[in-house]
Amino acid sequence: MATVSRALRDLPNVAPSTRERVQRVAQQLDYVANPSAASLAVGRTGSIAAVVPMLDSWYFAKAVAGIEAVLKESNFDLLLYAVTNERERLQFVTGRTDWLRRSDGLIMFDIRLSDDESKRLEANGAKIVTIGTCSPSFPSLMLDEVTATRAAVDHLVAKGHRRIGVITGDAEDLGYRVPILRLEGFRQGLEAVGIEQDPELEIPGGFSTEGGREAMADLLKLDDPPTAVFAMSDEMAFGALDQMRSQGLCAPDDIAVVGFDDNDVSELFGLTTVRQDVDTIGATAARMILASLGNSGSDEPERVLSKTSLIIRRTA
Amino acid sequence: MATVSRALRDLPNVAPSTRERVQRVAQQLDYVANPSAASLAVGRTGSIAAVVPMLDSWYFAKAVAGIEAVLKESNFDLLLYAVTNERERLQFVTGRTDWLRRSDGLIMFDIRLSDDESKRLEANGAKIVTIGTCSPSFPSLMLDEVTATRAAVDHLVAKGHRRIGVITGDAEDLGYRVPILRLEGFRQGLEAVGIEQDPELEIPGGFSTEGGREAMADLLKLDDPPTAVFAMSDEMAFGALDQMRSQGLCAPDDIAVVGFDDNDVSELFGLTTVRQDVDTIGATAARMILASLGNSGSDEPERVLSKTSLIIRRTA
DNA sequence: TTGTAGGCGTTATCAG
DNA sequence: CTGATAACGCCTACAA
Repeated sequence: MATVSRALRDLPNVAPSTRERVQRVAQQLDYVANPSAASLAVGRTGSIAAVVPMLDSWYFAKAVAGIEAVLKESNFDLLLYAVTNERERLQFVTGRTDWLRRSDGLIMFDIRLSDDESKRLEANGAKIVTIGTCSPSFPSLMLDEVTATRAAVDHLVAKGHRRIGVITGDAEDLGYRVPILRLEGFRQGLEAVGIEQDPELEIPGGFSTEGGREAMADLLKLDDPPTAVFAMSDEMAFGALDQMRSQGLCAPDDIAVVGFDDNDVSELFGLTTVRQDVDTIGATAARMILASLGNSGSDEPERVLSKTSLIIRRTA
Repeated sequence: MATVSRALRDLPNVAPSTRERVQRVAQQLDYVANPSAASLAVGRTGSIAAVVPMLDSWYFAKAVAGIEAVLKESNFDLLLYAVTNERERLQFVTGRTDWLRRSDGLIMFDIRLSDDESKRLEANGAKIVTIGTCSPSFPSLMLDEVTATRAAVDHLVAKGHRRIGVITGDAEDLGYRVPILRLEGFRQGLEAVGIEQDPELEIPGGFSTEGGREAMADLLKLDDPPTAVFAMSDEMAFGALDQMRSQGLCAPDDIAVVGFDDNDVSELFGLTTVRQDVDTIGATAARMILASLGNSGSDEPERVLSKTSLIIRRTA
């Protein structure tokens, strides 16, 4: 048995002839080692988990694709979880923490983690890389959301807009960091030029096209609608633009629109937007988690900042 | 040990007081059963795998989201694999068939499976549901791709188009069924009205926006460009439209465009397209695989057909 | 270079 | 209702 195990895993100390024979027979029998048994024996699973707040959005699909590509190179499998509301978040973080033993490491996208929860997980041996949020215990990969958003707002302000709406994240406040930080950037941008923020102009859009559509509809119903709108994702911006179109309005003439992401189709819409480098974000996160498997994790967790840039097109 | 095991899994034959004590202590210790050990013991893993040809496309992101949602209800985890070329396909199907023991079942999207390979996998105890393709051994969920595509082509023909281009799947022929079937529907549509198909008008677009852009550019360079174009996905249609726009052309006046999918933003583009019910496809597949875990699989594999419909908007 | 034995953490069986 | 005990299939010493 030991020899077979070694032969199959290309370990040394096996006679070439034996190795060849073993591999041939294994092939004939379609033999594949049972990963559960192997995990049990070695204490590693050979898979990495990723948690996202939603799967069907351009950003997360792209990011997960980047992760998968890197993991494949290292022969790691990918476990995917979606945590879409607070109940699921709690369940994931403090309840059925199955993933803790099912995977060797976790990539956590923009999901809130209190310091307590962080410590708890760390104590239980969790290896985590957070994206969008940061935790005291784990390495993280972030954007400077506030600055990125300010670029968008400053641009609108420079164009002379004083009454600016914002289409935010989800309706129920899940405490996701990213929308919160973007909102902060938005508010800062207004404050900087002495514009008083009007709560009426902050409408949730759930990060979906449909949500963006509805949010813009609400904005247009206002007695004093905004002359410009910042949407926290391009997908919501698309929805907003569609709503405008269906009411015969046009960007930027009637209302200027700025998005966030630089989606594949944003160029087609001529959407002015804040570009983030999604392609590399997933890959980088995957490399970070793989790297963190090696070291003990006792050193100061790494902080990586990904770049953003304002892409000015036609809608603002 | 046995009692603890029973208590934690809510099995009968445990005194209420004992159960409560066990659960309390488990909670205090952050104890979570090791899934590898459990898998080894019971022979089931509690996870389902999904393989897709690409992750960063609207269709697959949506479909995977649907799968995840259903699996979560049944406490199954999701393993995600991408198989993007023939090398990876072979590796996945005949090489490192790790997933076979790592998961209890596999949902396979539009990935070729020869009859031999099917039999082989079946013999090795694989539980599979195929989407987009069908295999003699496994249940499958499909569209009537040919008919769906014909609807698009017939529409263009009815509008008087005689010279129709098509933006197909990938350049390297991976043998993926869906693009092949759609191409067949396309050709049938032309034949039906006696139009001779011109190979020059069949350009690969790799199912990406960028690919669609390039494909349309090629089409426009032709001595005798088409007056209408059918793209096998909305994303490619978006790219095509963008290319037209950048050359000052407009749909449908200069070239009519029809897509396939009915993407979230297609309405905004006014894209005429073949709608498929992506939302339910993933969920249905997940239910099918879960159902197939129960029965022996000896009976005739189930065939489910999902509906499509032509949505006529402005581009054609 | 090969083979033997113990253990990884569960679950299931069976005796108390 | 509870507690021993033998799998589950593999890996890692260590012995041959």
